[in-house]
Amino acid sequence: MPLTKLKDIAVKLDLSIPTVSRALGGFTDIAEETRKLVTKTAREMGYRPNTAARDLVAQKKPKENILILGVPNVLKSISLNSYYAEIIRAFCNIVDSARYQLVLSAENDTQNEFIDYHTLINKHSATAAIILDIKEDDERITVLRKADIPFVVLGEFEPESEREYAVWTDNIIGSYLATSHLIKKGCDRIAMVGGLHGQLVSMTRCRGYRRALKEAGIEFDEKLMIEPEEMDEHGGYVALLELLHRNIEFNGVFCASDLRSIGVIKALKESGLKVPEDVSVVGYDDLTVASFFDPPLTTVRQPTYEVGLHAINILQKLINHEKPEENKKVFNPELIVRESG
Amino acid sequence: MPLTKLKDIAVKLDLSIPTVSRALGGFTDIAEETRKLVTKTAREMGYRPNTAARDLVAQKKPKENILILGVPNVLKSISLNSYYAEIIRAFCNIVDSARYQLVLSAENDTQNEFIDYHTLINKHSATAAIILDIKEDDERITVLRKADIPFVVLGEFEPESEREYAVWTDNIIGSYLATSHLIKKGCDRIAMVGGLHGQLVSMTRCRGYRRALKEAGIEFDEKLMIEPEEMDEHGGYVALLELLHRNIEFNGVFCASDLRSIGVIKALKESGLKVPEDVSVVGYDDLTVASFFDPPLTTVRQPTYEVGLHAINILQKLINHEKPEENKKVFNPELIVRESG
DNA sequence: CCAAAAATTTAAAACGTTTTAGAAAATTTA
DNA sequence: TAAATTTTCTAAAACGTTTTAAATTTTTGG
Repeated sequence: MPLTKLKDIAVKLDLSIPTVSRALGGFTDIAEETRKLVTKTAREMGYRPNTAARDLVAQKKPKENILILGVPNVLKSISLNSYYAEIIRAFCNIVDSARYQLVLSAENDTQNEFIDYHTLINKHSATAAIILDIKEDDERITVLRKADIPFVVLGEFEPESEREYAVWTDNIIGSYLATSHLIKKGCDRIAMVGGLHGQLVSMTRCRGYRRALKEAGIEFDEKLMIEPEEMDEHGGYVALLELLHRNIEFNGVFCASDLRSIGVIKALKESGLKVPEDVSVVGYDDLTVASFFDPPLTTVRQPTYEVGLHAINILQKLINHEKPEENKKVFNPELIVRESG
Repeated sequence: MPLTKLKDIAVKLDLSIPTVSRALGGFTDIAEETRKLVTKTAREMGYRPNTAARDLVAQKKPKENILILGVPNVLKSISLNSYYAEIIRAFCNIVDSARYQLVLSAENDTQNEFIDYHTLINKHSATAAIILDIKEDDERITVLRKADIPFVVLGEFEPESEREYAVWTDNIIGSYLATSHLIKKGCDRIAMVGGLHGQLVSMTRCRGYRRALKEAGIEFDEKLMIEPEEMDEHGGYVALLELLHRNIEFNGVFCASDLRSIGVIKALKESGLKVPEDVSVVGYDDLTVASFFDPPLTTVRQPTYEVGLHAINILQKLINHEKPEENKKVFNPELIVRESG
């Protein structure tokens, strides 16, 4: 069952190919009668235009309208972390309105990510790329630079040319705010349940935590630091059990995400400890569920919407071949005080 | 800055176009020396193949490898509902492994969805489509049928040809299980916090609820039925306040999703009612957070993984031009009893 | 009824790549 | 050294569409 093409329709109706093409394209130099006949026949024969041929002749700098959104294990991140969900949702809007096509790269951060990303980029010839979840010496950057595709990093990153952009929320300030708040509340033995080991965000958040401690004259204690292997509620739960197991005193916990807070609080309750009376807990992200939890979570909110909006502005300018003003924009997080800490 | 093409490289190196093409393609009939020279020059000149031309000659039945995943307001759904997240994550794997391209359609369910979906389908000439969140007389079905693209509906749907498939989890059984459980626990005044008005799922879940009531000889009371406008925690919260406002007696609540349960429980607690002592609550979905909540949520779990796997099997067969066995597969949900009800 | 104008149609070229079949050059063999 | 073989390269055709410029047909006006 070979696909119907213009020629088939042309032969059948004893017309020329261009006539068929123009009839379907709605050009005015085609007799109304012909046009109707052609469209009818095209439908009957199940004609669908060959986009490759069309794009080729249109000299479309291959797929002018593609945006690549790269998150290692995209959807895992989405379902676990509403921060990404917010950002991505914002992108969906631009895609929607401007008829762009958003290609999600289901990158695998395990092995040869480089190969995959390379193929991806070359296969799609994207207009621009968006990178979430940046790592140190991220290979995606190398690929994009080589392919000369402009990109926006949503995370801590130093742009090195005018084709490179970065937008993020200061993580040192965020974790500093959280930790300082615990200290102000009277906590002097503050544990930190961090993010995944090796991630840039985790490292930065740890720095803010240590800065706050230092400023308050509290010594950093290695034993109060835990980096769980899972990034969800269970990770937090297990982390707290491990902390209890270490048999070390603490009266505050700073978690690098609300999901972990939720697990931590469950573990505390189960151990007979009261939140915030015995142990204060502060999280990060301000998930929707945070205010519905018991106790409602004190947490750090990032201006997700603004970050997304800014990134989108940059992208839109890139697409329209205008020049975005700033290559780098850093937003400030905000402490949301509720009852958990 | 016109894009570099094979010809440019050929001219520069005084070679023929096919030689350059084959050198880059890694064919063995090209001298090693030539190959190196060509690849080096190509890199230097920033050559990127024109996919349109390539696909055209490859006679790729336009974009053989595209899967369209349509969810009205995709990412909204994703962030709010981990059921979709699970399903979509499963798709990401197939995409990953088979080098398919997943195009997310950011459909807008407001106005002219038909137009949008039509454009989408024709623009991409997809191999297959996946439809989540089916509505009655869903126009996407019409479009897909016309374009003769095979599709898999993840939801209650009757396939009408061998190009149509459906996989879902029985919602009547699920809500029946939930409601019966509440009845067994001694509840005789059971409220239902439903889904969005008009959605197929909501209607079916309501039917299961009513069936359980009827079987137990409890009369259905219109006043115990609430359909909140928001589909998140806040929707549940508001719904329960409304229920209290109606000043009507109740000792159990069945929620069409865990998110709503969470909001409902918060509102109950704030009103001084104890869960489950005063009011039992049962939700739906078994979100990860459900077991971490206080009290841990009794809920209905759908075999998300199996549903996704089944859909993927169908897709894979469609792609390989094999014939999937069944056109329709219905899974059974399971009641997870925890402490909220 | 003819010339001019308008409406409709079409032939040919182009888009950038890959493939096929064979030519040219280099190497080996007799 | 000529023939045979192998290696390396290329000319030409093809993929399905759109565009341009021109050809054909129809209509209009005198």
